[in-house]
Amino acid sequence: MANRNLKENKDTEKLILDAAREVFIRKGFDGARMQEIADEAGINKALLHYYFRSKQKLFDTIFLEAFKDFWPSIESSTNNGKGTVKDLIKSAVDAYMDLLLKMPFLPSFVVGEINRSPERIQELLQASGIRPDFVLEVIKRGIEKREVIAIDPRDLIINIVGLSLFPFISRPVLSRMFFASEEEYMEFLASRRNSVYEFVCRSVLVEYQS
Amino acid sequence: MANRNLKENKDTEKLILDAAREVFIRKGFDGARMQEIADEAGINKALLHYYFRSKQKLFDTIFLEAFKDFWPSIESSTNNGKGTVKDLIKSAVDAYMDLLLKMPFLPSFVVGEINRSPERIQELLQASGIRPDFVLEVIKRGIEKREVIAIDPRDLIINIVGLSLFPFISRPVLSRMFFASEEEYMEFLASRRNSVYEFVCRSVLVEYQS
DNA sequence: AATACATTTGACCAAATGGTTAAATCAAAT
DNA sequence: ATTTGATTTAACCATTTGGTCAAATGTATT
Repeated sequence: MANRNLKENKDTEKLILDAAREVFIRKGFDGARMQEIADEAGINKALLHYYFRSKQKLFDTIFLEAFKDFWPSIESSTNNGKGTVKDLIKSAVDAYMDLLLKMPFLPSFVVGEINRSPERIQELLQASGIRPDFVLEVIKRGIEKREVIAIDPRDLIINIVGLSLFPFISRPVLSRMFFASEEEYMEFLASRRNSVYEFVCRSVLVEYQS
Repeated sequence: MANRNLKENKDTEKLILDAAREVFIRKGFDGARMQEIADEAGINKALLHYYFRSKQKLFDTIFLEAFKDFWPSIESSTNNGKGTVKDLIKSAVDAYMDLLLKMPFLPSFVVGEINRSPERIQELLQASGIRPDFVLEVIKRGIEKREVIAIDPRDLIINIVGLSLFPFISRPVLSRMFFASEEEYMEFLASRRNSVYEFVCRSVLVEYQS
């Protein structure tokens, strides 16, 4: 029985999720309208409630998915704790650039919604399975090995992530403040793949110091 | 006639603005309710519309004010283009720290709302009178004087601002990811006044290089 | 063909929300 | 005391919005 049903089922569900992602990311939870999601998916509004019981449930699905997208990239770049910090920096910056050039509005969406209901972060961190310990460990070993200067590992991570994310989070302002067009700004963002990498290396790698 | 009226007038207006700022910053435009603002101000809802004709008008007032708060601090730290880049870095980081320790939710509010309606940035930049040229000029001269390594001035500015703002923008996530309590995170943020300063100096100042 | 089951839809509802209005209140000027 | 003008309020309105439901439409199994 289920063969055709299952296929159609998946199709419709994906249709809804794609539409919901689009609308939620653009407008946020409060700004998003179930009707708009239905229109975007080309289906009836009641069908949304058939697949996902409420706006909140639908949103949660989208949001967890978006949240998960953030960290794994950097996680996988630690080579199970064996790699150098230099490699870690390169992999992390690259991973974020790859991710964000594809999904430029992911950061401001996630940040904005987390700020809207910060009480749910605990469960989110748990549900997403994010574990920053690996990265912290790599940095600690790098410091012991004198590859990296003495620095709070948390500072270093936050700096790397911040330098990567911030130009995307503040894209609308920055592009108009410092650039002639969106295209020019996109070029600039792409060039930061190297400039951020070097900026960080110069600051924390022993081999770059006197 | 106007003496008492004027005073009451100003009082009520300030009451409304304070309440509106509170609610808008916490919930954003879409999430904010006129009723909640009225309650927070301890007045009637219709009075909001008497002072500010619409939700949009009230919001615009709050938002322009918030937007203005962002840049002037760094502007004034350039000493009319005479100072060193080293001083600029210190002043900028300090200025942002001072601002953000007082108003931690300003960045995510501004960033979120700008993202909601990016088409209005042009007029915002104009209305706020923000002019980044001063800062760019100081950096350019710093490069000519061999105080600073060869770097795109826009990269440097964006890095400084990003390193300062990002930990506040992502505060809810970062504090739970890397710290045991909010208090511990606040201490960490305060300590970044120095660590960010040094992080940047090591990376771009010639005197810190080999 | 008939049954059983999941899927889809149009019509509808109750609550919330931004906004309006006419009346009431109040302080100052005459 | 009365008038005048701004300020404040309670009651109300139109619209929007998330959500429901019974009926309709498939689709596979018997």
